[in-house]
Amino acid sequence: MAQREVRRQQILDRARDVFAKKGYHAAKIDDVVAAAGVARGTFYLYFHDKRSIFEELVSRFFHRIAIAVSRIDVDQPIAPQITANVSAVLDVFGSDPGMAKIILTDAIGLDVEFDRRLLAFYADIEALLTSSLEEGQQLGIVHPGDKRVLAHFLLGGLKEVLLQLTHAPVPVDKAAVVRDMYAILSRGVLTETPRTRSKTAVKRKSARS
Amino acid sequence: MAQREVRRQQILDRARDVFAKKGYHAAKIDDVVAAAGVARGTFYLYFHDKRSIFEELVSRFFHRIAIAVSRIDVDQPIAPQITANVSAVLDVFGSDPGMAKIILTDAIGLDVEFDRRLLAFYADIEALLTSSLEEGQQLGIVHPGDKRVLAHFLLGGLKEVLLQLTHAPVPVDKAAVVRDMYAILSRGVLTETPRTRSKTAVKRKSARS
Amino acid sequence: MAQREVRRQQILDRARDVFAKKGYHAAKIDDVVAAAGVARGTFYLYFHDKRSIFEELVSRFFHRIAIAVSRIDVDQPIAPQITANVSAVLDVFGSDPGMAKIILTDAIGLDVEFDRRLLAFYADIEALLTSSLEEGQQLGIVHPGDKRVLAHFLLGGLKEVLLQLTHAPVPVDKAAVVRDMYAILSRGVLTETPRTRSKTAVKRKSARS
Amino acid sequence: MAQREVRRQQILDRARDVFAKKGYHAAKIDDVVAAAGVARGTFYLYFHDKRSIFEELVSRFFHRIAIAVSRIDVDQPIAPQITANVSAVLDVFGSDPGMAKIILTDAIGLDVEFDRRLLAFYADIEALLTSSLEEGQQLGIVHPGDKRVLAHFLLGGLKEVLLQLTHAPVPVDKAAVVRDMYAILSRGVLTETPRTRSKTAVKRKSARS
DNA sequence: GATGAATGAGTGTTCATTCAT
DNA sequence: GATGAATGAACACTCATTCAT
Repeated sequence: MAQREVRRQQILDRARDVFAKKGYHAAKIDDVVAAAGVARGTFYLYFHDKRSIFEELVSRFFHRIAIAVSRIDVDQPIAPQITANVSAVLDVFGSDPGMAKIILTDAIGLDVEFDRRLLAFYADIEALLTSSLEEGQQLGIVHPGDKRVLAHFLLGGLKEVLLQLTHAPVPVDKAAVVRDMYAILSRGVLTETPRTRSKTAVKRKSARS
Repeated sequence: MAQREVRRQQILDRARDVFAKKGYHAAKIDDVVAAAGVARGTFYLYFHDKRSIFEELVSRFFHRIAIAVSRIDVDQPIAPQITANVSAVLDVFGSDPGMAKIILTDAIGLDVEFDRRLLAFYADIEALLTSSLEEGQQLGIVHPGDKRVLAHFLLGGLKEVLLQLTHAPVPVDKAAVVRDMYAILSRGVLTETPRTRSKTAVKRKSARS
Repeated sequence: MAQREVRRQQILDRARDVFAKKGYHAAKIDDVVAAAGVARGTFYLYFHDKRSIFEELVSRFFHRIAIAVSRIDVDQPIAPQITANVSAVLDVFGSDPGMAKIILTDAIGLDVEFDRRLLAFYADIEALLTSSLEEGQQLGIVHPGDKRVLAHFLLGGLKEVLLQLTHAPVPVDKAAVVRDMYAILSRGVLTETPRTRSKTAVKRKSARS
Repeated sequence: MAQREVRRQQILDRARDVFAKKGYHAAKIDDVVAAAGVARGTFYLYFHDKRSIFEELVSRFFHRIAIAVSRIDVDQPIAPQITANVSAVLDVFGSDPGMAKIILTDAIGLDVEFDRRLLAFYADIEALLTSSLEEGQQLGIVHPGDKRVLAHFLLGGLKEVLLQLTHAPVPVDKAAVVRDMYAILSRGVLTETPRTRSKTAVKRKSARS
């Protein structure tokens, strides 16, 4: 049986709770094993050390995000794709508030190596976003401007909203949040005429290739 | 003479460097006193403990930001005020990249009490922003929508851009960054007709009061 | 069937390899069971604990040495008996370099109880040697002197040479080593006239007393 | 004041006692600090880690031995030089029975790196001895034979006698021990005609060069 | 005031041994 | 018997803080 995986997951889950509650440094291995209801040594049967379980939590969560979002297809209407993605990300964060808190507050500052990986992940997302924006600019559906500044601004805005949502004492109307964010995004970076977009896009696209 | 203050400032400055370079947890008191060129015990003559010097650094920096920004006067043209404020914040962060790094990456996750204060500060800023946005909405110069979501989004976007600017290996064109951010902001949250704003504003304002 | 004994021996053999390679403390039970290809728990089915398997290895090896050497018969020519014994000991050590290494480097310093036993074994050998030397002195074929110092010196010399032989990167000419050691021994402790030994011995003895 | 050195020495001395009594592995830092009457942390103010204090003890002791022995001058009478050296080594060991026990029983098997250094030290001594023996053989005052075997044998014999002396419950007549060892040595490796040695030596020496 | 030696609670990790399956 | 997951005592080492000089 996949007993091993069950145990592993149990420890991961409890560790997530502890990390979320106390933060990486204040979370002690003792807290984790107490929460998981296992002996100290058992922890080390499943994870190499404290940092590695934290890393695993983080990378698993990032993976969930990565598979939740779809690449924007510029030949299809943009708006629903963006809102769907934002909504999906909100769902992932909402489904695991513990990890959300960890990712958004604790994830930086552990050690140089870990930070490097984390920043690399964000850099990937940002690169994705940047290239999408660039494509959008070439298609004329995104306002001009430094695409990296745009990308950072959007990413930062999203992260902060996610953080506040996660911390929110009362449940929030997710759909309204998505709508509001999209409104800023749409007015802020997209040009006025999305209607004629798809045709033009096809043309330009074939022209480019 | 304010010898005491000089010494204190010297330690603060070096501590900032150390915190910026290593992060709060990896920064040891030893590193700080070594950098400051004082004895271990001397540190405790000026600061109660490690956390308190960090807190002081953070709150001083927040203070600098607070005095750098001016409240938006809706009777005056909005755009230059916003860009001036954003520019001022960029200047403050740019003038002290060490503190910028600390604020933007390390400041959360130390301990519950510290986090509370920090979040309170951000909450203040956010409240300011929220009330400005609300006022703007009432004046019809800000698009409708949940003003807290707006506030978080804008704040988050600003923070992320600041972080990237601080980390940027190459110097960036600050004016261009301000322009790009203002463009998003202006198109994203402001309505189309800022021209007629001031009069209407006066009217509505007087109507309200 | 002696299945049990086969298994036991298999573990013993692999444990010896591991102890020889890593030394007692650095050798982990995990290493031993991995080398033996059995489960952790199985080890404890055959041996009470880590120390006891080590003890068994050591005492078995000592036993092999003990049965390899013959007591010196002073009524027979001495030289070939000594060289035969030295050669036999060299053979035993040579046949099991792993145990040789263990005995000669690791065997002391584990814990008080183990050390006591080990020292007791060496004390036995030394007593044997001492009594042989004493007999030899009485027969006049061994130079006078403190027989315990003699015994220790010879034993220590032998041990060191064995150690070096075991560690030697290149194969050594065992016969030559035996010859060289015997030469020192013979010249160093035996008197000049082994041929006429028994008679002369009696004479000298009466002369001395 | 050399307060620091005093403290350091105090810890070294107590550590030596503890290592001698319990052996390296059974000796805990707690035992050392308890014996030294200092706090746990104080230990680490003076020594980098457990191994390094052990290393320092060992290398200091080796240094004491190294400066206690004089190189044999073949143009001078050999016997007194050898006995003086043996006697000096006996004195060093006798003056510090704790270190003697450590060196002679514990020093091997800690870790690969430490063993390497230790064996290198012994290799140096052995090289010294080997070259002395070779010189002696060329001068005709040392019997032929593999000089490394000779060297190991002598060294091993000496080590064992030292160990037994150190462990001896009753005080021993050091002079007698030296005499007995020299007797074996002299008869065992030196040729019969030390009388004509010095002249011949000078001649052969000049002849060689 | 300044110093830096001393402190000791705290923590991650190891590993011999046990025991339910 | 065999297994290997679980255990938890033990230990080296860290570092913020104190205090005698």
